[in-house]
Amino acid sequence: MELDRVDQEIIAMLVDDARRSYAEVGASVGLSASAVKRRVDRLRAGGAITGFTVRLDPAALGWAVEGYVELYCRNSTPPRTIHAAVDRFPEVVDASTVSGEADAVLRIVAADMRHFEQVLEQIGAQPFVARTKSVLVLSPLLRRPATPLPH
Amino acid sequence: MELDRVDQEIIAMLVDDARRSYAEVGASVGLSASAVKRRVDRLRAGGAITGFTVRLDPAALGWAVEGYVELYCRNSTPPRTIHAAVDRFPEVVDASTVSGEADAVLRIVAADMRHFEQVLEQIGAQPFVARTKSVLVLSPLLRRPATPLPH
DNA sequence: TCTGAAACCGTTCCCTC
DNA sequence: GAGGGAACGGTTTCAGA
Repeated sequence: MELDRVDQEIIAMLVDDARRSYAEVGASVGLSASAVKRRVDRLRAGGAITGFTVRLDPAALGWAVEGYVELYCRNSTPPRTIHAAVDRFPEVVDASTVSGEADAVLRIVAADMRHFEQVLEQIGAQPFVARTKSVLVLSPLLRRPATPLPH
Repeated sequence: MELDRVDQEIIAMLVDDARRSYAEVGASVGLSASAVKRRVDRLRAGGAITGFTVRLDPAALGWAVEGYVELYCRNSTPPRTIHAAVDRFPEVVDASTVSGEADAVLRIVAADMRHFEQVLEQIGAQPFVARTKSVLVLSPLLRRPATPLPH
């Protein structure tokens, strides 16, 4: 997917505020609203833009505890199995299989410590999970809304 | 911040597609467009909604390598120092101070392995960084757009 | 809290470059 | 192939009841 300078400016404006009108974006990048819409449609069709979403503050919604969890699985658990298991928990916000000793890393948000522990227990109780290792987030330093743009 | 059932339905619709019109959201939750807007304004003012953004596919934008990096710092490095250091790198998408042996965990996206290594080197070269330990993402399993809603 | 009206926006089509 | 502009129908926004 090829992005020119104008595409990058459009994306940067929408990263900052996805509800900006095409006219406003166009005024800023030197294009008409319809030209901007055509580019955004193309970026969506090409898969660069996968959607538009709202940014929420976990703390304001009552989610006070965050943590990273390393998953150590029994021999040769396929990624699909891990995905299926963690997908059922809305508290799992992010999950990837990784290199190194652990098989996967999860990011979990929970209402409180008790809740975090319950989720951890349920995930640890999955048959394919040998053990888990978790660290708690003390303070969130940086939470970028989206992937950086090509440079 | 108190959220009733309707607020949660509104947020759920906007998490799914932040560019939905207030009229469409209203039709779905049984409210007029202006009533929906008032609620969204209130949610923004209250800090529950911190903004609207676009979801991008890193791979489609040429970011092929992702990884988690644990930062081990020299004695009593304040969070501010870590923040200031990692904030300069657009490749750092997420950063938190954490409990456990490491002092902070970063998530980094990079164009390729070479690029990842360069960022890692530059971060490791910060005077307050004693060492780093990183794992590479093999496959992203789950990437939830936003915090879950209260249950 | 709702209604209505004016301003504004998304979308499409056609024309030009 | 890409952009501008106009037209229309829907949306946002705000005042007033």
